Amino acid sequence: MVFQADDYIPNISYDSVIFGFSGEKLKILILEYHNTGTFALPGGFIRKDEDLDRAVKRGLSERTGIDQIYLEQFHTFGALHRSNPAVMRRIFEGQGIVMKDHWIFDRFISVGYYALINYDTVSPKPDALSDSIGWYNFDSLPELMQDHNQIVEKALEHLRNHLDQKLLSFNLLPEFFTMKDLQQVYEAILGENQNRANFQRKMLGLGILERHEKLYSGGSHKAPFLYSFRKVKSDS
Amino acid sequence: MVFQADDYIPNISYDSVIFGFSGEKLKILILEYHNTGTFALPGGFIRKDEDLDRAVKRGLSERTGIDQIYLEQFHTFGALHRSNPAVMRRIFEGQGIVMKDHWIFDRFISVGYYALINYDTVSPKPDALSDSIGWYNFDSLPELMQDHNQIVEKALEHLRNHLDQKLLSFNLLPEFFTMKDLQQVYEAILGENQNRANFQRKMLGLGILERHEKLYSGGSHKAPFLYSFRKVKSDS
DNA sequence: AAATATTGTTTCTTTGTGAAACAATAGTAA
DNA sequence: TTACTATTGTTTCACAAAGAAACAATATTT
Repeated sequence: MVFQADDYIPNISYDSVIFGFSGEKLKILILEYHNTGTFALPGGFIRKDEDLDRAVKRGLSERTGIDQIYLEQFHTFGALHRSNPAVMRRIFEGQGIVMKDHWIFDRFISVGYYALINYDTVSPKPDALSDSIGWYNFDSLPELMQDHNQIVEKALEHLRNHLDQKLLSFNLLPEFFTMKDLQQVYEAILGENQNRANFQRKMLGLGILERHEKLYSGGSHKAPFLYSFRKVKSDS
Repeated sequence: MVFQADDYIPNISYDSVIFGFSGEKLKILILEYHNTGTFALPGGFIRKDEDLDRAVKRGLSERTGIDQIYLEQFHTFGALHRSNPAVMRRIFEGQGIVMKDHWIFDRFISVGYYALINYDTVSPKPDALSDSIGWYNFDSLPELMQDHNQIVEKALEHLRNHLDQKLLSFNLLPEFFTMKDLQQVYEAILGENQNRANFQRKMLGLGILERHEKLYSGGSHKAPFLYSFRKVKSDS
């Protein structure tokens, strides 16, 4: 996996913040690079002959094994010193690759994307550059390379502001879920508790939920309804 | 003004949507290129040794004569065929500059910014590449080059969604203004009428307005108060 | 001095929200 | 079987916010 200079647009990259939800906590997908102890967001480059959006989908699929996810662009990071050639160099050397000059050591302006995926049904796989990929609790992330911690902050901010509008939460849950599941997703993202009765009223009022049989058999109490999201339009 | 390849990051540009308010209508600043009848948003490139944000401020100042404005990044446009080398070529030829190969004819991914400025106190000046710069009503824009019409749409969408949060409107008004002025700005941006009494309540409730003497002497009726925005924090 | 237009405020009604209480029910323990 | 318990779905109540209309104030014109 040595990037050919002719294939990619120089100086532009993307970084992605992949959110998952464990049933209790909000989590983020983080890569660790071989032999360097460097943690990073999954990112990549754009080919000269592909759309930016497509590049992100392709790259993410290559690096994490995850396909068909809803991606949302949220900000482009262009500070002069956000890239650090020394760190990139160490990552490649950690793999035994030594390159003197390479376009990958240049300055990069990076477009940030975030996605929400179902924590339970996805099993991410690390690519050749990385020796591990894993979920980390949002509130106890390791220190990430370059400005990636800031990128995560900004992604969450954007997600919070658009949670209601876009009902992004549907990506974090299995097909069928209870009202409590949904509320826990909201609470994990917003970082604050929601009123149970009002939350239910609001969600049902949106008219986007379909109520199903009570199939859940958890504890010694009344069984909750199961819900699914009403399909409206597919996102390409 | 021939851009040197060594000075600029290739394949990345910015485009800016500069909103103004005439006292009645929402307007946007548009450039027209020499001899080509091509209309475009003010845009530019990023130097290899400057922050993205700074580059936009600098470039905008060079191309329009406008300084010290509040800029907000809203989206990055990266579709494969959004750039059109043929159009760029015509613009340069229209100026008598003929170049066979130039990095400027490459594909560009463009970062979109918008700004809000005071229509009355600003007199934009076109740069060497353009023969005119002018205000156009948002609802009757000419056809713009490449995907610039889409960029404008997206900017307005973003502005509408964030109007209340950031009180961006203060940039569109002179230092002193009436409550009616403020309401008209909101109505122009949101595209719908606001209730007079409630608008006043809401704005005063925000605690960001300072009320001054009634100095206005317009028509045959009660004089309105003048207001100004309470200064909180300056934006670098 | 009356008329008029517009502004600032108040009042009334409707709607939405937060908190608590009530009702229903699937399992558990006696 | 029957009481008990935990949790869910719904309702009620108090209060705040929002929409609409009425009322009061006032600078200018007639």
